[in-house]
Amino acid sequence: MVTDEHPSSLRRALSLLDALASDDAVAHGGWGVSRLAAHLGRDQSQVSRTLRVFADAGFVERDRESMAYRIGWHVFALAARAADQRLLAAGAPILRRLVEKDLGERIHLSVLQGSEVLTLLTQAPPHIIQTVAWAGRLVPAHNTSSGRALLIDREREDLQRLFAGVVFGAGGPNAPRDVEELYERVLIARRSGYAIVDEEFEPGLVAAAAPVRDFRGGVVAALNVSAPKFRLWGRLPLAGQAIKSAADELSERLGWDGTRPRNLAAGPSAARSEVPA
Amino acid sequence: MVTDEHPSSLRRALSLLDALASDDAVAHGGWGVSRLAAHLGRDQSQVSRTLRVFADAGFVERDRESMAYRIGWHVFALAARAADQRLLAAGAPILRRLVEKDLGERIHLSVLQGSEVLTLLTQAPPHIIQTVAWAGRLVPAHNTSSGRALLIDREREDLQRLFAGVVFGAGGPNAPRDVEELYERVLIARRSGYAIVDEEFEPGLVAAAAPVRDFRGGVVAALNVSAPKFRLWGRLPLAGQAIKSAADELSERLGWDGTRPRNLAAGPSAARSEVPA
DNA sequence: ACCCCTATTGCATCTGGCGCATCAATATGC
DNA sequence: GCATATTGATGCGCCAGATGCAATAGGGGT
Repeated sequence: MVTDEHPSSLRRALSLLDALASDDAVAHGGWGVSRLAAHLGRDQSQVSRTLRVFADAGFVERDRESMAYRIGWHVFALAARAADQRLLAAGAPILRRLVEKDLGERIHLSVLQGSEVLTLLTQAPPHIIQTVAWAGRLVPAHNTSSGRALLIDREREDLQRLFAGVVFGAGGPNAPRDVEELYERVLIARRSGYAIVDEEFEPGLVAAAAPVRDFRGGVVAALNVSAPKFRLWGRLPLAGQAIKSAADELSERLGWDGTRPRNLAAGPSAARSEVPA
Repeated sequence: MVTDEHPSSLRRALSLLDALASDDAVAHGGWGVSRLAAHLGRDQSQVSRTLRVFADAGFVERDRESMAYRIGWHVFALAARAADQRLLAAGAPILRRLVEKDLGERIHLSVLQGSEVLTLLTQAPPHIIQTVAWAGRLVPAHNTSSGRALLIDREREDLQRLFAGVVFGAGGPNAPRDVEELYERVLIARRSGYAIVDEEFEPGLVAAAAPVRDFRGGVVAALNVSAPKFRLWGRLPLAGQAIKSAADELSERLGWDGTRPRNLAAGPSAARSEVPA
C-alpha cells in the first residue's frame, strides 16, 4: 500500500503499520518482530526500535504474552478524525435501506485513493454470511463499478495521468485494456448517471455504482452493488437506478444542490500514489 | 497525544498527524504547512517535506484549493482492517473485569448477523457451572438484550425491513409481539443508553446490554449480562449502568469519540472552514 | 545440559532529517 | 501599476539519528 518512490525512513516506518494491518497479520492476531522483519526484508533491530517508537506513541500495541504487535488505539482515534465522518454517518442508514429493501445484495460505500478504490462501509444482506471483510480494502478503479462512478467527471487527460504506470491486465474477461477504453466507458456512465460493470473485475461478477457528491459538486464517494451475474444481471439497470437515487439522496445530505461540478481538473489528492506491487 | 520521551524523527513526524487530528485543525477543514509548523514550533521546510511523504503514503490528504492537509483515508483503512482484531483483543479483558469485579454473572460480547445475534466472547464467573458454550451461538435479536442494544440506532422502518418474515412468537412471556412493540422498547433503551430485558428470551431470565461503537460511530457489537431473575433483578439497573460504562470504555478503545455527535446530518457545509483566523 | 528461535542492545558507519536562506506564487495594500 | 506580506517549496551544508552487524539475553523444547 505504501509504495516507495524515494526511500525515506518515515516511509519505511509507515510500511510497518501496513504490514500489521495485512490479512496475514490480522489473522494471526498480530506479528512479532522477526516475522515482521522477514516480511519486509528489513533488519530485526530496526523493526524492533521503530516499533518501540510506535508503541510509545500508541500507534501499535503489544500483546504481553505472545509479544505480537497490533495496530494501536491511536490509529483508531485518528481514523475517527479522517476525512469526512459525515459521509459515514449519513451513508450507513442508506446502505442498510438499499440492501434490505431494494436490492438484497451486497452494498458498498467507497472513495477514490490514487488509482484505487477504498471501501469504507459494507452492508450485506442478512442471509449471506460475511465471507470477506471488504471495509478498508483496496481494489483497482479501472475495472470496478465504484471506480467508474468515482471517475465519472474525469476527462481523458486526467485518466491518463492517474493511470500512468498502472497495468490493465488483470481482472475479468471484459476489463478495459487501456485508458482509452476506460474513458469510453466513463463517458457511457456519465450519460446515464451510473456505471454498469459486467465481468470486468472478476469473472461472473456484475455491479452497478453511482457517484456521491458533496456541497462543492465534486465526486467524493461512490455507492455500489455487486453480485453474481446469474442473480443480478436481469435487474441490473433497475439496480443502477436504485443505486443512483440513493447516491443522489446521500449527496443531498452532504449539501449538494444538484448542480453540475465545475471543471475540477483532478480529485483531491489524486496526483500522487501509484498501485501497490 | 504523542508524548515525547526520547526525540526521534519518527516521533516528530507522527506528531504532525496528531496536530491534524486536533479539534482546531478538523474544525478548519485541515491545516496548511505554515500553520502546522507554527503550531508545532518546527521549520516549515521540514513540515512540508514530511507531509509530502505522508501524502504519498495516503496518510494525509491535501485539499486542492485551500492547500490544507487532513488525515487521509489510509489511516481509516488501517483501522478498518484491524477493527475486528481489536474488538476481540480489547474486549476480552473488559469482559473479564466485568464478571470478576462488577457483576459476578455471565457476560457476552456479540455482534448482529441479520436479524440474529452472534456471540463472539463469553466470560463466566468461576463458581457457575458452564452450562452451554455460548460462543458461536445464534439467538434472536428481537427478544434479547444484546439484540436490543445492537439495534439501538435503528428507526422503525429499519426494523420493519429487518424483521420482515421473522416470527415473533417464541421466547419468554414478555417477548415483544411485533415490530412495533420492539421499536418502542428500542426507544426506551435509546434513552438510557442500555437495554433491559425481563423474561423476553426465556422465562426466569433477565439481562442488560449496551452498544459498542467503533471509530465510524456505528454500533458494531454489544456487551451484555444475563442471569436468573432471582439473582439479578434487584440490581439490574445498576448492572445496566455497569455494562454501559464498560461498553463505552470498549468503544473508546475502538476509536469512538463519544464527544462527537454522531448524527450530524443537518448542516450542509459543516466540514468546511468557517472561522477566519 | 544442549540447540533453536526470538527480541533487544552496543557500536561504528553514513544516510537522510534538519534549519537557514532563497525562490516562486498568490494575495493584500497603496 | 508597483510594493509588500504570506504561504509553500527547494538547494545546501551539517550533524542527529537511522542502519546493519554482531553480541547478548530470554524462553521453550528435547
